[in-house]
Amino acid sequence: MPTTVDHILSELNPPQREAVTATQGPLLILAGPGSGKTRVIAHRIAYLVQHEEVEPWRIVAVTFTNKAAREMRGRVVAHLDEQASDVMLGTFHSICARILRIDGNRIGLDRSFNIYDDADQMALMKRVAEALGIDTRAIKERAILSAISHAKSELISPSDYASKTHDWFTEVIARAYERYQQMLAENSALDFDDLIVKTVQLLQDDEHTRRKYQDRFLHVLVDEFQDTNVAQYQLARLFAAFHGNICVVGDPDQSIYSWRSADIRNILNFERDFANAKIVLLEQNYRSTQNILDAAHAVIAGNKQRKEKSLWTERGAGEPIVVYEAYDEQEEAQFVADEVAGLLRSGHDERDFAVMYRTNAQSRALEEALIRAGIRYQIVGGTRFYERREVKDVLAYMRLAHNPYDLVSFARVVNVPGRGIGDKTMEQLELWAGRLGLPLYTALQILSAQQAGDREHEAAKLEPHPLGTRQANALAGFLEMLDELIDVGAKNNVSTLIDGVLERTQYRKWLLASADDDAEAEERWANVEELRNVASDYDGLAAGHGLVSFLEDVALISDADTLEDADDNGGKVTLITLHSAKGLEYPVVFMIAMEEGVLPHVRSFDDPAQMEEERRLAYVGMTRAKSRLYLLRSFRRYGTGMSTHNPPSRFLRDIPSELITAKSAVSEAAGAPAERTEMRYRAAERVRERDVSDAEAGFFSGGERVRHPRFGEGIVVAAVTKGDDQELTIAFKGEAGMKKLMLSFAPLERM
DNA sequence: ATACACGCGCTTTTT
DNA sequence: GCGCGTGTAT
Repeated sequence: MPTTVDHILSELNPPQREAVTATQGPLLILAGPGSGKTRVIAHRIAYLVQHEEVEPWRIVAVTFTNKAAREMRGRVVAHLDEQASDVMLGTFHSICARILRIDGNRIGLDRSFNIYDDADQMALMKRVAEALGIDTRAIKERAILSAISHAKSELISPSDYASKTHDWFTEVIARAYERYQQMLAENSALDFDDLIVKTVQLLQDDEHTRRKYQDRFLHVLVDEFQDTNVAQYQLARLFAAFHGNICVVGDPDQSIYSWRSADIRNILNFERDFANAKIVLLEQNYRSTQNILDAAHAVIAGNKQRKEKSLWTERGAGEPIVVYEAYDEQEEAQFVADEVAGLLRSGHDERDFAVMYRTNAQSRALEEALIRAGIRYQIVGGTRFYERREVKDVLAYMRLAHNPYDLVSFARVVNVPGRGIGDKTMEQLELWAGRLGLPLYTALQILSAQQAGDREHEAAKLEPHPLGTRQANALAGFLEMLDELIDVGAKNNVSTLIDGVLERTQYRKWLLASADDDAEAEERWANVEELRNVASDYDGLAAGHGLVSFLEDVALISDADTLEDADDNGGKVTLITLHSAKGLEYPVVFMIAMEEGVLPHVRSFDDPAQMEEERRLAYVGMTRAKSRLYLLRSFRRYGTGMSTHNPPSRFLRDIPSELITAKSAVSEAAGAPAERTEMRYRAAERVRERDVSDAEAGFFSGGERVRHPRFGEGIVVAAVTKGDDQELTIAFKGEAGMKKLMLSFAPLERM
């Protein structure tokens, strides 16, 4: 039921109300965590439509993820019912893709461009490097792509870049950048950054299109503005240039994407570019307890480059923050599982919990512990469905059906399932196509005609293909199938196309045969079926159009989008990176590995600016918590093979002790003093000859009590088996403190 | 052309 | 502890 204007405004506090009703001219909303930013945007849209009678289609609102866009749409629907669907709402990337499909032809783009994801870009860059003779041992494809992405996000074109090279590295990049763009164009493909860059270019170069959108967009809203890059900001300005009603919402303290070229200066530039900009501060927090806010503030206050903004809440102090020191990451995960189990018994639901970490790899120990405890969980990101081999294969066929010039997709599936078209065949085919100056797909058609022996066909006049009959026939067969699929894709719905692909390629048979075991086969086929399931959602759309939408959505899906809504995930604990957690909230939050080297990450140690970003990351994590916040660290952590001991994160030290309840598995178990020394014990002589069998040595395990002739009584904190040896970390009572011992030469005795 | 086995290097965060 | 690329055998 649509709400009234009075109703819209009555739900807001005074600054929020101002943020909603200041509709004319530029507006910068600085919104702290939990300050009702999303609701302000939704209310603003509703207010524009209901109070100012703005037609919904003249409003464009940009969010950071598709999930955020969906949520936003949901809220707008609550106010406006079906009118909400006319608001242009999406991520920068999805909005740009939509614009380019419609108007990209005006700058020479093929309407049926494919969108290249990370893996596709890598595949293409490999080709670029090979063509240019770049030694990818010296400069990795990743590094080249990253440099190019950086350039694109600052709207630096290949020729701009080439004119500013200053060393060997940038010269290589310049050549690679130019060729890369050329090859993308030949494949009718755009990468993520191109979606933005080309849209900016379209609006700048083509007056007709510029007028069309600038006239249309009466109101422009940008969420998570602190995480936009220069190109995105430029785009937002272009959108708003005619009517001048641009509203950006952000929080400099939550800027955590500078590595993706997000430019925190955009906020400062906004005030400069729009001198008359109104600024509204949202400081009342509706999410967290005062303890959590105070702790988070103590952490973020450590940053020098920031504007002071202090959050307050009407909620009470709440529970103290729990800081826990675990033995090792297993025990750390176990602690999380135990706490969750305990809180579940006292009335919490699984969906109330999130466990956050710095790197994806850290989810593993947590998963194991949660499985052991029988607690249901969902992982955001990590092993991504759309990166599975079988899913990418089927998608590649669909992408080819949409755009047969897509060489990356072509190369992926030309011999999957195997049809006798190997690397050598492809190489000769590509060389020949190159000599003819034709795209591979066109060359293939020539080859097919030549193979059919049609002397009248113009193909007969061109250089004959260099391939043997066997290979040529295999290729002609592939082309025939591809053309059928193109036809199926153009005339039918998406699931019919998938069925066509699976049927014609006998993909199931091949997939099942190629799996190592039954379980893998089953899982892989289930993934294919799931893909078909997802695709069938697009069956209602007109033929061809469904395929475009499907491929586009799949390409632009983000990690955060895979998060199931808390309301209907059937109760699961969420495991999520700190980055993906931005914008979310949970009653109970665990942040693990609060250690020097992890958070803050080692790679930020030598750069003060990056260190400030690590601090913001900690801030983002902490402010996700509504009622309970746990900060964990582990005495020992396994890195690449070796185990390490990390000192507690500097961010922990910044939190006033009166806000904290501290617990330690290590000192409690050992009864050791809080101050511990760590030293490595080395035997003068290593007795390899002695056969240390498991039975004889009696390998130790965590928790066992032991005695050492010199250090006395202790408890095994961690035990790592290394071949015949076992490395033990033992907390000794009293003065001796914490020691690491190698079992094979450490004279230990069980107690 | 395919299948398998071994070794190397690497691991921040993602639209 | 992992995927990827290379090398070798069939």
